[in-house]
Amino acid sequence: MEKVDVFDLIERMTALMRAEERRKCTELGLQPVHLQILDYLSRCNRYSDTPAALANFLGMTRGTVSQTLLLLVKKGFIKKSSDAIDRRIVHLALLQAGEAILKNARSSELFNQASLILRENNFLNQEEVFVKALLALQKANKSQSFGLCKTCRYFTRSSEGLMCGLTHEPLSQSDSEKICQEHSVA
Amino acid sequence: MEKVDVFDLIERMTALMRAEERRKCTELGLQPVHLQILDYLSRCNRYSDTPAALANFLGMTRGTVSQTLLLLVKKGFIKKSSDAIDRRIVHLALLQAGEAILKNARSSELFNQASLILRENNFLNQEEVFVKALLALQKANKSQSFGLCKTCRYFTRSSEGLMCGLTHEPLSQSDSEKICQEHSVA
DNA sequence: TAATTATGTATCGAATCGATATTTGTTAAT
DNA sequence: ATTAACAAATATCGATTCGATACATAATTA
Repeated sequence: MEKVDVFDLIERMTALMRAEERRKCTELGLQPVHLQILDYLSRCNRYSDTPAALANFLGMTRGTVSQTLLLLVKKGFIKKSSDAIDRRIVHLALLQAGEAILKNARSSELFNQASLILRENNFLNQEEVFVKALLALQKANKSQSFGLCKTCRYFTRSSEGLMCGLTHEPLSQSDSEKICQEHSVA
Repeated sequence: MEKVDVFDLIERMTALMRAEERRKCTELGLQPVHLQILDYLSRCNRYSDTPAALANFLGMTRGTVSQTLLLLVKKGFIKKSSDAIDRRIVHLALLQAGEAILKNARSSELFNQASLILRENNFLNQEEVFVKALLALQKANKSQSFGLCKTCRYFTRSSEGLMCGLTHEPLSQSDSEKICQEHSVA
């Protein structure tokens, strides 16, 4: 078994997701944080739908969150209402427009496709599950997969060593373990 | 087997990691993108260390990336050098200061600890591996875990239904499947 | 009343996009 | 060969928006 750090793989998936998210946000004219907030509000319970909780969740300052919330209110994505008992507390809730945006942004197909791909398999050890999940994400991501060189379809091993089938250049062991922009999943 | 979407779990892990990253960046006086760039440069091969590849990887415009790179150069984290053959192309490389920052930022203990926790276990099905990985992350994250209500140590099932052991309030099925800021891992 | 908690506000530097410009490379035609 | 035309990689500029800091306000608690 090769030594693979599971959380290293998760980091790689995260990077793919971040890029996807940024692209989607640019389309919609939003910031990644905005989607993250809408997503959080759609998933959190009644003890956790406050600005302070959001700030903790996002790792941002309260002031910043406060401003971002103003924007989202102005855009009609969320609404505020003050707590009946403790009137310092503000409860946040998604409005229809917010849910619509979120739904639009979520169904990027990326995950749906990746899920399908992943479901087709059955594996034994932990690492492999994550490896396959990452591959599934890369495969579902039409644009570019940015995978490890040695997992690329053009990567070849011969008696003379490692080689890139695109550039026909020899590769070192270290080369083959790095991220390549030309990476292509079989 | 409960129906769990693996990529849903990955999204949740991503959220935890993002928050961690943001906090770390605020400490270091950097933006998340800066760390992402340094990280990418530490992992990419010689075909992929260009501004354009970075822009694709990050899902940002070339203009933005260009400016961010200027900043990182000014701070002494990276250097540029033009390609010997095609002089339109710029190659980016980490400098010592950049590697130092990266190393500092990476060793947040979060992953190391989570890895340890995860390694203690052995599981059978796919979903469970991801569930455990998420739990490991939440456990390693000292601040707040933001987990699902029903995975919280204070969550209880009795003959009268579901209940939160902190607030002593009854919970609906839907409540128990939402994120809670008070979530605490056993 | 003092201390604490939850949130809002004002300011200012910094990051972002989008468009345009610059440099280098490639192609095709003369 | 030479030149022109197009394409590719990156840089620059201006308008806009974001986000952190520091301070202010209001409600709650001890």
